[in-house]
Amino acid sequence: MSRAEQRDATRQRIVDAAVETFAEHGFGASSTRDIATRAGVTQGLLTYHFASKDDLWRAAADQVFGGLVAALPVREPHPRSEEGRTAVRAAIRSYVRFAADHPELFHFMVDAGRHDDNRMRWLVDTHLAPFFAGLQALGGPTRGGAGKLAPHAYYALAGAASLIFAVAPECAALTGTNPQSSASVKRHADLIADLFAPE
Amino acid sequence: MSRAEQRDATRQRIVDAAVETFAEHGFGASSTRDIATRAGVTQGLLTYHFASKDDLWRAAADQVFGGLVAALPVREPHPRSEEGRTAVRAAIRSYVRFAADHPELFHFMVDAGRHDDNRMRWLVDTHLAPFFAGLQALGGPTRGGAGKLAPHAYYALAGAASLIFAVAPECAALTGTNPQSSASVKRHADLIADLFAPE
DNA sequence: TATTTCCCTTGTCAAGTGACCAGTTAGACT
DNA sequence: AGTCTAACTGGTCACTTGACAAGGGAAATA
Repeated sequence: MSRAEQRDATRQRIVDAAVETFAEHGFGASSTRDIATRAGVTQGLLTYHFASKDDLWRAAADQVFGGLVAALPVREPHPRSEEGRTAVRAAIRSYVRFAADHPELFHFMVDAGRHDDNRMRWLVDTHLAPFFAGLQALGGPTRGGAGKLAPHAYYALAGAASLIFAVAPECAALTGTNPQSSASVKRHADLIADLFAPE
Repeated sequence: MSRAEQRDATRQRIVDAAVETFAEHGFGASSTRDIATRAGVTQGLLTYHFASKDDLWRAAADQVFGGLVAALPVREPHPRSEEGRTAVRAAIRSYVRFAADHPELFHFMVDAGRHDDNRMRWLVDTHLAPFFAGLQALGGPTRGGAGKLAPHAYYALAGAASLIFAVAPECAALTGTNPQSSASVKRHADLIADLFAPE
């Protein structure tokens, strides 16, 4: 393996481990040693590839949000037409599926968004604002509301679609069924689509 | 002030500080020293009143969930009647208002629910399961679905109602408006009620 | 008043934290 | 081949962590 390939592969292993660890425990409760162990490298190597824990966190966030925009290809707006509605429903369903496969997105959002610090500012400026602007340009998943309602609908949708998967262990303990099973994901996607964009 | 009163007042100050700190940073990233400082006491006093950090966390969770059940008085079921629907809408609106006033509830749920450990088990057994059973007995906020759908609807509602307030600093930075303003809370309550229990 | 109780303070402990650094080794250039 | 470069290791640093222990001092009790 060439040196560049080796470097990229190692960095990728570290970032993957960081995504998991940050999502499971949050930024403050994750140690660089735990991340290194999970990635199968030494802690020293971690600080070699990433200048600081914050730097690693940003790389992990890049990976998570990159996966989101890849999973939700930007479409042309279909204002109020019949195909527009089914397109919105399809977009909502793929968002639910992404939330089920990658609850890390939700955890990064909640973990960073709850207090006003550098990480939150960075996440808003770098990922959330562009993504949100793209949603608004698309018309958004609002249900009959005007543009001003969009933020509320956005957070309502994100929460409704993601929470059950973000607390999957709790949901399993509470209800006895694993929400990440394909049948459960499908049922949740149906529910969310019916709620936010009824046929 | 009598000795018992003093004791209770001090414990209450510590629990209040713990609720804030755990909600802001999560369990693992909260230090008992930060909590003690916020409560205006020494760290040693904290370990005197609460045997361990886990013990303090349970006391804080008791306070948060106690506030929830106090804010949502249990009602008689109104199956499918007209008053039943408006009662459900009213319950949803007070839940949204509680989520706006006490985003700690959501943070405790998400922080504990994301991995299968003792705290999650305790939260499910002690608070979530009884609360959820009460909701199901009430008929639940499902929209035309049968009983089997209840878990999905429950998590969808909880997420839709709470997320915007749980990440209020992020929402403010992203959209420029404070979601916890009374006008914003009212608008969100309207949206959630319309989504989950349309008139 | 004398004594006991118990809320509370200060100080300390081992374990863990992120960052850093001198060495080592193997791929890449000349 | 010989030199250089950069990925990687092991170890160390000051600092924070939760828990604990010895003692003070005021309220409760006798």
